[in-house]
Amino acid sequence: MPTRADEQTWTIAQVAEEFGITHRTVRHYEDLGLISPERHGTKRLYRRRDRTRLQLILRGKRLGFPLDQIRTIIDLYDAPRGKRSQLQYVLDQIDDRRTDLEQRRRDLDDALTELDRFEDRCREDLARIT
Amino acid sequence: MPTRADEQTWTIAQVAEEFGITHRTVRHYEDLGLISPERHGTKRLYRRRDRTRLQLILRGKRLGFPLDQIRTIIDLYDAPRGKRSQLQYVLDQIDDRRTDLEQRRRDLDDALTELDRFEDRCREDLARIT
DNA sequence: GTCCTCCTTGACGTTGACGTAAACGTAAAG
DNA sequence: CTTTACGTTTACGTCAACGTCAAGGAGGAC
Repeated sequence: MPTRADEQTWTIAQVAEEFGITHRTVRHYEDLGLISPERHGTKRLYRRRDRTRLQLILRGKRLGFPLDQIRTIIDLYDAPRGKRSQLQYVLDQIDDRRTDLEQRRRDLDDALTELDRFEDRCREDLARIT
Repeated sequence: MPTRADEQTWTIAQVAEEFGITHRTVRHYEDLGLISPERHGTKRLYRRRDRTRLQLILRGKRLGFPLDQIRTIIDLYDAPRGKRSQLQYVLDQIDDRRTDLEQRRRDLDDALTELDRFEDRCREDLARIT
């Protein structure tokens, strides 16, 4: 892994601030195994990799996934793919995940379509009143 | 409203079964004011309108919205639009809502794009192994 | 009648996702 | 050296979204 020790690091307060969450939330994600920052003595050190994972976590949350499901998802990106069987497993997981995401996109598109039609009706009403 | 009394109705067990949820969940939604079925004496009677709202609720849940937010959303579709100011309020709400949904769609598209790229990498690995 | 089944209203329990407060370590600033 | 600003663990609190009894009503089947 190209993780140089001299790479930039952040404290828990800095990442919390940057992502608009509390340090308690960051630690909660660590408790659940979603991130595992290095320690410098007793203090946590966050690197680019941890921030990437945090990005993924927060996007997963915006999409309404529970945290344990988010963990299995982002862990998938780091899963071993050396053996053929391992690769096949990862590919299967990718498929499951895509099915889920595409269902959500259908729901989302439906919701947006309905919203548009509703807006049209409202605008017609408005024209009638004016 | 064209709600005829002879229209088809369902019991709580029937709607629960049909939507794949428990009667407790249905009642919970009623407690929060998301649906308000008629009563025939003491028993609940669900009509088409209630089932439509249930559809919307469950889709909202699949999209990760909290229940109280779902309520304000589906209530919007029944909000009064007689006066000009009321209509304008509804149109503003529609805009807020669309902004939210479009953000979610961006997140969703990003997630799907990343997933596709990851699958490509995995398939390359697989080809290399084979 | 009396089962049986489905319905009702409480009310307490549980799980996820944190908030919050206590009690303490540490390292630079004055 | 003490203060101040962070950091740490441990632990209990909270809120949403239900689950899970408990105790009982109402109407058909027999």
